[in-house]
Formats: sequence, structure tokens, C-alpha cells
Amino acid sequence: MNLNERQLEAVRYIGGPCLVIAGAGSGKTRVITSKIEYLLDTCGYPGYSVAAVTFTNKAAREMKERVFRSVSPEAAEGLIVTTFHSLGLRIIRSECSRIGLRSNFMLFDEHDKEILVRSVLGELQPSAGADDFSKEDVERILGFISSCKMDMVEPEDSQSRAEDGDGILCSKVYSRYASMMRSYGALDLDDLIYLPVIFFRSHPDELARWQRRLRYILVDEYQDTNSCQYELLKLLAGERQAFTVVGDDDQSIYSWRGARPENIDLLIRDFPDTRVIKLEQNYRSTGRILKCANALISANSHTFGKKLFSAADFGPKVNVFVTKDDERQADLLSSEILGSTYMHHSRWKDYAVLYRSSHLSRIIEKAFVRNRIPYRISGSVSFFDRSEVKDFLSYFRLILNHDDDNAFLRVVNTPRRDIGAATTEKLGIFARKHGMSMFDAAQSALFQKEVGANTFRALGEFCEFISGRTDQAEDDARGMAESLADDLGYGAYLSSSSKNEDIASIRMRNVEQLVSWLTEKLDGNPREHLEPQSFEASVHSLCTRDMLEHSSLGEDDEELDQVQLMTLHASKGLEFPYVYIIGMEEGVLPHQSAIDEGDVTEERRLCYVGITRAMRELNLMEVKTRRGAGRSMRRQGENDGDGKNRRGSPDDSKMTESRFIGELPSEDLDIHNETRPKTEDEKAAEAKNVSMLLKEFLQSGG
DNA sequence: AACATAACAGTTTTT
DNA sequence: CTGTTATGTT
Repeated sequence: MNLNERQLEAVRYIGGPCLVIAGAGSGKTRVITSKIEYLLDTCGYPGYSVAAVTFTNKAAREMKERVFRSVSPEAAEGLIVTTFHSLGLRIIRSECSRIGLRSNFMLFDEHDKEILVRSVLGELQPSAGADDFSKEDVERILGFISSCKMDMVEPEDSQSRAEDGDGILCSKVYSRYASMMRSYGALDLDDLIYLPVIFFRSHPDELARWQRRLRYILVDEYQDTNSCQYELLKLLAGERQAFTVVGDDDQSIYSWRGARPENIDLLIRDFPDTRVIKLEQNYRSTGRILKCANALISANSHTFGKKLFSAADFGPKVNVFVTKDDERQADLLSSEILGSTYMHHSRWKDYAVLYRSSHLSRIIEKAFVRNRIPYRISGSVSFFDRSEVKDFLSYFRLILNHDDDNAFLRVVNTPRRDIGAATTEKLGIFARKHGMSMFDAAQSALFQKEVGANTFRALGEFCEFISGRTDQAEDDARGMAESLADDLGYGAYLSSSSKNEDIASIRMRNVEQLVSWLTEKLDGNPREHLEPQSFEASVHSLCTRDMLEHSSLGEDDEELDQVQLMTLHASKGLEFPYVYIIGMEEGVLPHQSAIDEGDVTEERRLCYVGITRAMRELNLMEVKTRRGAGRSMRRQGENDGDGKNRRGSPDDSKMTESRFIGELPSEDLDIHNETRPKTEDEKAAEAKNVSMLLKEFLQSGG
């Protein structure tokens, strides 16, 4: 199966912990899939005794596909190939009674969490109004809570992290947040890892059961593990220490999410017997691209020095395109890709446009539409993040469980029922005081005097509506789900709230898709061996597993011939013949926040990831001016002499070239600067290109 | 007290 | 483009 010596060693070594330092393009996914195959076919491990863990759903899906292509379904029976979070969910699902969690627990998304934190804040500081806390405040607190969980810090111990008054508040909110979550029977994403660790630490017998089941564990993208995930790995691996982790410290780009690249060093300290195997032969890129990548990354410090080499051609120079602004950049990008497809007879999907932040794709998109270039943006809004989907999930949740205050808050006034913020505020206070749910509070006679008659009537009608659906769901969940949109007048609500009727119908389709998803669970699907499930179980799996695993929709049309637009983060693990990295400017590629923090090493790795995606050709693009970028570093009077620039001159900031371009060997760069008059040589080269294009075009019989 | 309308600003990366 | 904020209206 064509593995090189190092790769083979990594596959065959199962005697103890194994750390594979795998440079970009060195075939690490192949090592993992081959190793699974080896364990199953050659070593006779039963499928259910092996788990391969990745970080993204995409990677998990890809790996599953590859493994099932080469291993028989019987041998792979029970094999686990999922994300860390899904594995955690699986553990929690099977242990929930022992964890002390209701079996119908729900996953809270960002929005749910925000609502909860706001309510906790209101409780902790009754004097302050709900609006005293901005979105940033809430996000900062949520960030604190999240990083605590990722570092295995329990609420009681989180005060030590709090240096100032703000931290003390965070810690207090964390405590209350945790107990509220518990009483709701709700989990956040961090809990999916955190809870199993806590559970296993205090239940050695249950841990032993899992250890007996999982005889071998493989972890991809190990450099992205956070402390909590590493802890889970250590616990599951136990005495046997039978695991392989594959990672690349130079591709650690998720430290903002708690990832600890130091876990690579920690592993060697914790498991001194670890066999370390380095994969340095790159099978992806040209020699020149690797030379640039190596040059760039050498500016960072390393514990495991490694130098990628390639047997491929040295390849063409790296192009650097300098344009006046991003609109011009988008046009140039379009024409470059158009020209290149003619020149190389390549397909759209051979091209990738990568960028630091997602909003940079907008201008490119517009240009691609103008120029009829088919494209696909990955990492756009996920299905479960759409407001109409969340509305319906909340309806289902509330119909299932009247005590679900978050669901209540989300839908009590959607569609409009004349129940606003003031009323829900009062409801919250009243419910807390009497220790009841908001749903019950809304119907309580005592609450009647708190609000006006109209409002109370609206609340009553709402609760009655929900109760009616609950009754209906008892014997006809399918019918209830299918008529819910009509009964709510949701279509009319969508038409009035979306500007465009087309958008309204797209949203309605999303709702219909969600409903049909639910009904398929209710009815079961013999073709896919799905047993019919209760309403409760169906909603539960929609709000946990499906939410987690169907994160980004539209990734199924992967095989369409389209130019790929994505963030640098999303590009990790992928490869493309032709890569364009746009926005190569200070403040954009080393992102401003990183510059402010005084540490751009992760940004450099991000750039490294982008560069190493390229197989044949790499193009970098930078602009001279950008609107509203960076902090108001506006300098008047520095506009070019030709009078007024049409596009708001005073607010355009001058951009400087990304330092990362300067870190590349200049002899490997081919600079195309539109903002400078062209030299005769450049003109000649361009003319040559045009004539080549023409020739190609004529030859292709056009 | 809730809503409609307009005006506005600002967008790091994601399970 | 979308979610948030300020204003006037019912």
C-alpha cells in the first residue's frame, strides 16, 4: 500500500504510545487510516475496540470514508471514527444516569448560553438593568467559563484565575451558570469533554469498562487538543497506553479555542516510552513552495526541528500581486483564475482562495458572480444556526418540556404576540422567586397582577397553544410537527420579517427540511436501519447529535466543479493545485489583535498552513488601501495626487505588506505590482502571456 | 409597553 | 448582509 519507511513504522508500531510528528502533506491521514486497517485486518482487533478521533466533522467523515473503502463492514463493526465532541457525547449518553443527568438533556448553543448568562447576571446584580451588560461583556464571561472548562477548572477553583473584580464576577457567574445548566439538564459544547473527564475521575469502575472496550485510540491533529481533551485521552488509554497521536506543531492554529500545542511535549513527559516518529517527506507541493514554507516557519521556535523535503519539481515562482484596493484585487483574482484555467486546462475545483477572516470573501464572491466563476464558500452559516431552525427546535423543546426556560424565551414572542422584554423580565424574576418555570409562572394567577390584562391573555393563549401541541404529540407527533408551521402562522411571519419573498421561502424550506428530518426519526427508516423513535428521543437527538454532527451543511456537494473559497482555518487538511491567499497585509494576516498582543507566531503558522495547501502554484495577494481596516490609522493628505479617490478617501487606511511576505526568500517571488508603473521587462512578460493564452485558445478550437 | 421604521455599524479563526 | 440601536407611533 505504498508507504514509505517512516510511515510504515508509524503504522506497525503498536507496542506503546506513539507520537507521529507529521509535516504538512506528509501523508498523516494515510498513516491513520492505514493503521486502523492494520489493527483490524492484520492484528485482529475487533472494530468496536478501536477509536479514531479528529477535530472536525469533515475530517471524521473523510476518514470514515477512507477506512470503509478498504476494510470489510464486518471487521469494522462498531469502529468509532468521530470528533472529540461526538465521542464525549457518546460517553455522556451511555452514562447519563450515573452522571446524574436526565436522559433528555439538551445541547445549548451560543445563543442559549448568552440568554442564561444574562439571566444569571440579572440575578447577581438586581440593581443593574438587563441592558447594563453589552454583548462583549457576556461574551467575555462565556469565554472565561469556556476556558475554565477546557483547563479542567471547576467553578469553586476558578476564583484563583480572577485577578480583578471582573474576574471575580466571571467566577461567580460560572458557579451559578453551572448549577443552572445542571438544573436545566443542559450541556454546552465544552461539557461534552469536561463531563466525561469529571465522571471518569470519580468512577474508576466505569472508566475501566470503557478502557476494556477501547483497546486502541488514534488522535488526528493532536496539536489541537486542549488540556481537557488530553486528559480524556490519558484516562481512556489508561495503563495499556495503546494509542497513536499524529500532529504537527507548526499547524497549531486553534490556541484561541484552548488548544495546547505544548501537549506534544507534555505527552513525552507523561509517557517517557513514547516512540516519536517524524514524517518529513512531503508528497504534495513543489520544492519551491516547500522552500518558502520552511523559510517562513523557521522564524518560529521549535521543539521538534523538522525540514520538509519533496521529490517533486522545483516549480514556478510564487506570485505576489499588489493592487490598489480589494475591489481591484477581486477582479485581478478573477482574471488570473480565468486565464489559468485556459492555460492549464484545469478545473475550477483545482483552485482555492484562502483568507484570514470570513468577511474578506464578500468582495471576491461579487467578482466571481460578475465573471461567471462557479464557487463554493465553505464554513458558512450552519443549518442549525439559522434562526428559523432554532425557532422550531425551541418549539419542539418547549412542547416536549414546559420547563425549558430558554426555549420558552426564544419562542414566546416569535411570531409576535405582544410579549416583549419587560414582560419576560418580570416573568424571570417571578419564576425565580417562586422556584417555578417561566411557563408555569406565565399561567400563575399570582403573576396576573404583574402585567396588563392584554399581556396576561397573550401569555395564556401561548401556553395553551403549547400545551395543546404537547397533548397532540402524545399520539400524533408527526401530525403535530407537520402542522406546527401552519398553526403558528409561521409562513406569514417569515414573509413579513424577511425583506425578500425569496428569502422567506428559502427559510420555509429549511423549516420543512427540519420537520421532515424529525418525522423520519419518528417513523424510522428501514433502508438505513433506523428504528422508529419516540417524539422525545427524536427531539433529543436533533438537539444533540445532529446539531453536533451536521454542523456545516453544503459540504455534501464537495464534488461539484467549483472554486473553493474558505478561511485559512477551514483549509487545514486540504490540498489544491492552485492556491491564492488574499489579504496579505499587516493587520489582516498577522491579524491586528495578534499584533496588539505582541505575538504573531500563531498567525505565522496560519500563513504556513495556507502556503502548504498549494500543490503546484502559490499566489499571494495584497492591497495598498482598505476601507475601515485596522483602527483609525487614517492619515489625511496622504492620498495619491490624482485629486479625490471616488471611494471615500479620508476613511481608507493605507495598508502595509504582511511581514510574512518579507520572510519568504525574495529570489522565489515574482512580484506583480499594479500600483507601480510597469518596467519594460514586465510588459514583455505580460505580452508573452497574452500571446500564449491566445495560442492556447485557438488550439482548443474556440 | 411593544412595535415599525430607519439608520447604523462592523465583522478572527469553530466544535 | 445582519443584527443592534435610536426614534416616533399605536
